[in-house]
Amino acid sequence: MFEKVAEAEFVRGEHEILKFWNERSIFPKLRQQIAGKTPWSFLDGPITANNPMGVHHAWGRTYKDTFQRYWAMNGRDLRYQNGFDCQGLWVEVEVEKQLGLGAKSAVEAYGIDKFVHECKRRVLKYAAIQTEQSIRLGYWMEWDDPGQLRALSDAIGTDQTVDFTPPKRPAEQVRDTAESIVARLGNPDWGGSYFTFSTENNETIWTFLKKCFERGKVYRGYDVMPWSGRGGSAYSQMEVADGRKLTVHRSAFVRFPLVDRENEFLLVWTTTPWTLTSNVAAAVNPDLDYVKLKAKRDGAVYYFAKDNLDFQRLASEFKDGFGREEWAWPKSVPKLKTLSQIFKENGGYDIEGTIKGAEMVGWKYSGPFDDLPAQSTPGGVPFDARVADVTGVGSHRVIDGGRDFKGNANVVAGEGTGIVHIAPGCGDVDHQLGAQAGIVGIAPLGEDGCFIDGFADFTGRNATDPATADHVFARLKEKGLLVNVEQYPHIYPHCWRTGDELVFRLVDEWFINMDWRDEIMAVTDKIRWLPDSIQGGEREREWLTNMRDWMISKKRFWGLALPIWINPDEPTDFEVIGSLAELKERAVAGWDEFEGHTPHKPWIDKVKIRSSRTGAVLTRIPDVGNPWLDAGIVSFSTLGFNSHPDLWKKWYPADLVTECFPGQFRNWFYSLLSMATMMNYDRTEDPDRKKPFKTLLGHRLVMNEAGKPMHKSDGTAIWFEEAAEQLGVDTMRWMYLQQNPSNDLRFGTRHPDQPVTLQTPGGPTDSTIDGVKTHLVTSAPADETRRMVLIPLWNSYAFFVNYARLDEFDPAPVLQRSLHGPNDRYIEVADRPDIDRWILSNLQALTNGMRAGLEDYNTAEACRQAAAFIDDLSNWYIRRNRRRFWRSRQTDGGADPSTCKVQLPAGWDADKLAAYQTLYEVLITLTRLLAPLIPFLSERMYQNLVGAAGMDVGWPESVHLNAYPVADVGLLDAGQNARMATAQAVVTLGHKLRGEQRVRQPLAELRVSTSDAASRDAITQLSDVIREELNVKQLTVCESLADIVKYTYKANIKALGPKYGKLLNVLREKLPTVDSHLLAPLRSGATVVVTLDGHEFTLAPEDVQVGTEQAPGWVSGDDRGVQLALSTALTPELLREGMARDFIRQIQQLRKDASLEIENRIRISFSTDDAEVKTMISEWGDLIQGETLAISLTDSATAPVDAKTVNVGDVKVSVWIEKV
RNA sequence: GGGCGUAUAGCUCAGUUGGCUAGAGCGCAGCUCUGAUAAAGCUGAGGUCCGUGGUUCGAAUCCACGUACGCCCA
Repeated sequence: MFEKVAEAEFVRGEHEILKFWNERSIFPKLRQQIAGKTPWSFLDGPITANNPMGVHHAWGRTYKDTFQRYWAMNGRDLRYQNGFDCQGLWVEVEVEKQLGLGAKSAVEAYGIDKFVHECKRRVLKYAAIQTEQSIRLGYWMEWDDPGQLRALSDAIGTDQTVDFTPPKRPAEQVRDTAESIVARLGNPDWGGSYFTFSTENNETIWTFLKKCFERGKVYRGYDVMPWSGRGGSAYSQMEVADGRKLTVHRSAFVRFPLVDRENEFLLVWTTTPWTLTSNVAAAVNPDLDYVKLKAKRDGAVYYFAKDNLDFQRLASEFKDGFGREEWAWPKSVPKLKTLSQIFKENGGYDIEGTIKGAEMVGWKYSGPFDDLPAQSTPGGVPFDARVADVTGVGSHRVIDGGRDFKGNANVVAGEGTGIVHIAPGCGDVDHQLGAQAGIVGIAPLGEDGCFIDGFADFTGRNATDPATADHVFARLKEKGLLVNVEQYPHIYPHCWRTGDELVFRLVDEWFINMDWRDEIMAVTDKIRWLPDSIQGGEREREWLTNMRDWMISKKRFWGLALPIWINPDEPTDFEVIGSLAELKERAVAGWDEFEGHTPHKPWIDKVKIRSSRTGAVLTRIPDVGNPWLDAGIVSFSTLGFNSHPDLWKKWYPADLVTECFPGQFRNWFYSLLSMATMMNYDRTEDPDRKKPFKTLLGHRLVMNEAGKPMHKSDGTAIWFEEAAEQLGVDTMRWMYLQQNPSNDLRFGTRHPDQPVTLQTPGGPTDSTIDGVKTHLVTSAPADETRRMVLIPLWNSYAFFVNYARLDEFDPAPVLQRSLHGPNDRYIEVADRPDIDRWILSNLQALTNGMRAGLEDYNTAEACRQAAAFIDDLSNWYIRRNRRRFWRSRQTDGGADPSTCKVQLPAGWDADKLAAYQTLYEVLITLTRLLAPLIPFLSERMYQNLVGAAGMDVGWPESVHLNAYPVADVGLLDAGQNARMATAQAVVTLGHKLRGEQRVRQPLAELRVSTSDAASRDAITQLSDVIREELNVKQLTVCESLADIVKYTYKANIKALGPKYGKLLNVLREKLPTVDSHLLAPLRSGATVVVTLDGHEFTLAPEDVQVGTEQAPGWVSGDDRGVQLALSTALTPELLREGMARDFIRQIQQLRKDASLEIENRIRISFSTDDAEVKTMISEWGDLIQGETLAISLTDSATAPVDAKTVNVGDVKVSVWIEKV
């Protein structure tokens, strides 16, 4: 017996289902069911275990869960391994905050070992939180027990032992120190989520780096990088982008005296005065015109780009700001002057001529700070052996600025002077130019961002301190080199952690030479990138084309220990170690101190090896690795490339990777592709065999309802549990799945001023799992999803269950039929009415559509089809067939039981049974079709619909243990679907005609005409449906409506265009004016020849569109080749029938007002003087009583006071009812 | 500065190889139904398809230029 179904209460239902899955171990049972089957390999991109999940994480995780559930239902084996990203600066930053450590030196003082332990602790803590949140999402993975992760987190850094149960071996316990267990988390024997800090992951990166080293790709280089003095670290481009601010600096025009040209100067400009100390050269564009300007005041001659003389500097920024609302031009800063203006204000000038930049190349000049010792140091600062004899002073000359890799000139006119001051120790482009030009570099800053020794009175000064700029200006003024200083606003990078201005500093870093990019591109081409519209393959190729060598080092503490051991006295003497075993073998010192620890700082740094080339003792470089190495190796490390090669072969490559794509083409996707290419280089030449995954599905970002980014800082970011417990997880999942992945998802709105208490599975709470107060979340898209999809589905289910209970419908014959074939209580589909076969045919089409959509990773299409089906089910099938379910057992309205092949339950007729069996079959199939998408709701429906009765005959105990439905092609009837679509179109058109007439009462006749034979058949076959829907007595299919409507004919341009080309315009204008009798044969399928403007046209029926115009007594219309005419004449009989319908409706309203149950019986009384009403009652009394379950219908002279006065037709009648 | 993409109803978005009067959902207005009932259905109003030019019998669609916005790279 089914449980009675009441209101949906989606969220409460989800909690119940979570409990059910847990108590009944449904997921372990699924694992058992698919173990050893053909694999479907999914590779999870590691989520940063540094914060709780927000709703933006749930999008990708919904995809991941949905596809895994789908493939599991198709009997494929899965690994179900989630991943956590654990190492890198993001974690360090949060731990620094937590410990109140401001600078790099503070971490060293605190103790690197303790700091690293804290980082591990934090990762484990958030891994536990994210695990719990993911479980709430319904995300089925081989999760570690969050309680055990917390226990490990607590015990990290202590000697105490911890008991740990590996997820794959629930019967076993591992007892060890936390550090030792944590190092092995996620290994193939234990199962559970992978953690990128695991020893296996780090060691597999060593394997990768070793291969790079073997191919000669690892090198130490110098590069000028954005640097944070307080952070003590270089920043990547990504990090810099996060910290850009509008800043006002003092910029300076400075003159460099030319050697051998008396009183002549190069005019240069800079926004970073401190870099002038390290000036080495000046760059021009050889193709540009330079002006020779003579200042009247002192006769000095200046060279600079001609176009710059009158260039309106930052003119558009002065007006419109710098591209963001908060980046308006600062009010305190005056508009910038042109160079012309500056010279005019200083006594005026004359132009003495123009020369090409090319002529200037090679000119020598005196630098502005040639008195600094660093400027006279041979080989530059730091010393560069390639230019051992050169000094800064000796390098000062004009050089060609050159072009970038795209061929654009580095030096252009515009801002500045067209002569660029080059300080190869202080700027990125400068550094590259310097290397090409063979000049020295002078790098003035130490790790703390202050001038180092060798810079005289600058030494010790901080580069970004305004006093340093003052000092530069004062010194330049003394020397007579300062032309002008101004306030200059620009967008300048800042440290996103401390807010300090960044400087550009020469750093030594480790790189992978990426000159094998072609190999990676070949692999990229073998991958399917989805969705098509974002052209992922193209984006990846573009990145691979433009990227520079991969900087893999970072001067920090928490991360991969780069396995590079170097001779401190001879930097070219270094080696890369490929595994811990190799390290142990090579170790000459420190192994004992390291053993028992993970390969992290500070422990790994103790180990020394001996150079195989020189025999010198090598020390590990102090740097940690780029975190994209950690994430990029997972297609090897997590599949056991080193430890379980057989496993790796089984699961590599992944069938699918799916991730939020902005940024990842140069991050995770890039590292996956390049690492896979390198790892496989000695295995195969075939790029197809190297690829780490077959298909990539990317999706965009989650935004707020207004389409703007949500921020943690202003309280608009929605935490996962806030959305889950207020909107419902199935609702969220549907929102994600139906979204076009190439567009941002406008999710909802968090109201930071409205706190709420959430009802969670663990009880009520007013803060998130991370202690943030919970707030109201609203979402119009979520409301719409519920209203459009989930509620109609629930209502359809509730309708079925609640009537099936009353009728004691037995589901067993249907449940048995699907498992064991025909039985004598099951009506075969072929024996059911058209409309049943129609919905079942649609169901097969849906099954095919859902399969196609999910297999093509197009969930939006699957959702679209499912929603359309639910609409058809609810608003057509059930609405049309309600009466078949209500029909009382005694009333025989359907098939004759005596001719029925099946054994009917007592009091049932075959038609009613067919309806029940049809709707039941649709619903149980739908739960399985939707199970991967909305796992909670589908399980809840399945448990009630299939329930014990189903399990008794062999149905699985969970919807998720079922096979995904396969369409029964025998039930697929495209003709039936098309016929019903035609009938639906006729009904829609008829409704429109009725609506225009404002008639809500039975009408005498509907006439239909169409030249299309299939449509005619459809309308004939489904005439009952159409008549009922349109409330007409008679439906006539006619050859022609010529006697009641006037036809109009228009050219069908699509058909005629190709035939007649330019003559089409003649047809278009003249055809409607042709005598309609001449064209009439077209409507019966004949061809007609007409002559228009002297041209002869042969017209087939498909060349012409037939329309209708109104006639008296009828209303008419047409749509898609079908013409309709609806009689509007009303007879007294029709009017009385209309009155009867009114009467019934009013009684039903009274029943509802009295809160009667569906099965309650009543007595009806009424009072009226109207003769027509009395006649109507005598004609229609039986129907009225039948429809309202009334046992009597009494005309009473006097009405009680509580009688209701209602409109029956135009007449007022008093009515009252009484429950029996 | 360069590359890629987008621009369609008040909002969010479809629109296939060029084809008829350019669609959907939401919102708005009106109506209908009432034994799924705090549901449901129908109808309507609402458009310079970003602009200009071109190709074509015909352009939201193809081409060129421009404008605005987004992303990526400098």
